[in-house]
Amino acid sequence: MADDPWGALGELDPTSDRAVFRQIADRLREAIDKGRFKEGEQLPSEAQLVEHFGVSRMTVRNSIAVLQSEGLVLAEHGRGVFVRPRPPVRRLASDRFARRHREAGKAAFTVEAEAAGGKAEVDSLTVREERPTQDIAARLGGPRKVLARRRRYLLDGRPVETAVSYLPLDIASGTPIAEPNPGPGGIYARLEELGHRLDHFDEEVKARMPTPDEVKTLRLASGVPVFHLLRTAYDTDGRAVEVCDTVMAADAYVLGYTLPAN
Amino acid sequence: MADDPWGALGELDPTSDRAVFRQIADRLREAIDKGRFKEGEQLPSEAQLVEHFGVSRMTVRNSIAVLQSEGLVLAEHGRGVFVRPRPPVRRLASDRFARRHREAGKAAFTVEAEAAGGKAEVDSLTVREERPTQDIAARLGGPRKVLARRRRYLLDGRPVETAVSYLPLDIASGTPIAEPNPGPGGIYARLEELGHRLDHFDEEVKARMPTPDEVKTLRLASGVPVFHLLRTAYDTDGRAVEVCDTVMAADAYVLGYTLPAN
DNA sequence: CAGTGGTCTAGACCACTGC
DNA sequence: CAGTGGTCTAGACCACTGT
Repeated sequence: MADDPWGALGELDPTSDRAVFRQIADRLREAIDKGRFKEGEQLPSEAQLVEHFGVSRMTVRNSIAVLQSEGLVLAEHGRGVFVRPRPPVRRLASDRFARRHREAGKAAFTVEAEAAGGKAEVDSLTVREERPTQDIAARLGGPRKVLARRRRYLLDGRPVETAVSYLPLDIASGTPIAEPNPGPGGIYARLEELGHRLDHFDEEVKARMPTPDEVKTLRLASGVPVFHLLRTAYDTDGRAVEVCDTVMAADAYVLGYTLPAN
Repeated sequence: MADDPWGALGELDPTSDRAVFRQIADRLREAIDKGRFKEGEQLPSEAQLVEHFGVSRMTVRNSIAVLQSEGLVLAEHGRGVFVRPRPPVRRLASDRFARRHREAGKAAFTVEAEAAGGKAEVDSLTVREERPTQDIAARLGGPRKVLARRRRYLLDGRPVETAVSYLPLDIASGTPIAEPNPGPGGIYARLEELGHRLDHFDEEVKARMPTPDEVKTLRLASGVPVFHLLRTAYDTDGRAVEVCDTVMAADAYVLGYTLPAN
């Protein structure tokens, strides 16, 4: 053992109750945490770990699966296993839907992305009428049909967020909101022009593991959860005028909120 | 195959490129989504799935591992694999630190838990002086030492949240804040009595997979991410008087925020 | 091509649960 | 006790990457 290059990984404790594959995962995790393997760096290959620890390949693979599910490492077929680099995160502020931003004529996503020096793209946009789910309908005051605007946002080429906006037909039908490109400032600017002055938004935040569909659409690595946001926009009459259902790659975002103290 | 009780699971497509264990996971996921296996219900045993699909046990186990990492099922040693019941969630409102709640004399966690009909407990509370991390220090304006209050919250016996509050020593030292039990209304009530009238809180929300420590402390099932909150409290002089570092079981919470439109 | 990870088999023994 | 999932072995063949 002393003459292999992975001495820093230590040895197993055969007297321990802890499963061998967990012990190996522990050793690798420690080595990563202590910086012996840095971001983006390659871990020893499966064959090398089999040799070093004197176990079967499946045991080594199990230990790597643990680290993958923790989001610590990324296995690339034919290349190796690498310490997962932390992607740059976008910080979303509480005031991201403030009117002054809207009046600058750009949508929230674009403004923020460019402020952070990134390139924003919108992709796979579809607009159509739908029958809402019971939950969406309830939030919008019970319309039978709604306009659904689906899109995916990319930051520097990486898909990071999908969003669906639902609006009651009586508000959106026949307006620029029903067009793929609603014009400068996005649909919120159009809503205000239509007389629905926005008062506030209620946002519900959940976090969970992605569905297989979401893994595909957002190209998520294993061990990356998603934020699931449900945001309802209210006008000054107290009417819910839009519900936005958003799924975001959680490794790409920090959500920022301001809470009142009184 | 037609005479086994799992006909609803369908068969594999041998011409598909999709790995067998993924196809099996797909079939099981569909069956769960369509309600053929309900919450808390038991899935076919590994042996039965081996029989039904005509594959080896490791292949079946791999497919179940997929569902576990998605948070869909829960394996219990010696009992079986079960559809994971959705635990009741606690909804946290944006006004949870409003003064009127504080003045009722109870801490935020207790008030909300009891409002939801649950039993709240606080556990493993330690209070001590520490040298802050660089990040915490920066948020508090750079003190060399801080008071750290660590605790764990349980709801109906289930640990759902750990929290550490950091306060500059010049504010907290020698006050009830440095006591394990700070008295009615919690440390925010004490801060206000000490002349630090609270103005607002900034809250940063991240979601990620838990560390092994967090899995243990919060007794997390696999496939359950955590919310990681960093909340800074500011007094009316604009001074940061507390930073609270909170880790919450994401399957137990929905975070609610109100965003201004202007 | 050699080296990597991805999938799969056919066993073995163990630990836990519930009757 | 029988039945369940947990761990582990020692192979095999495949698909992908880079030289």
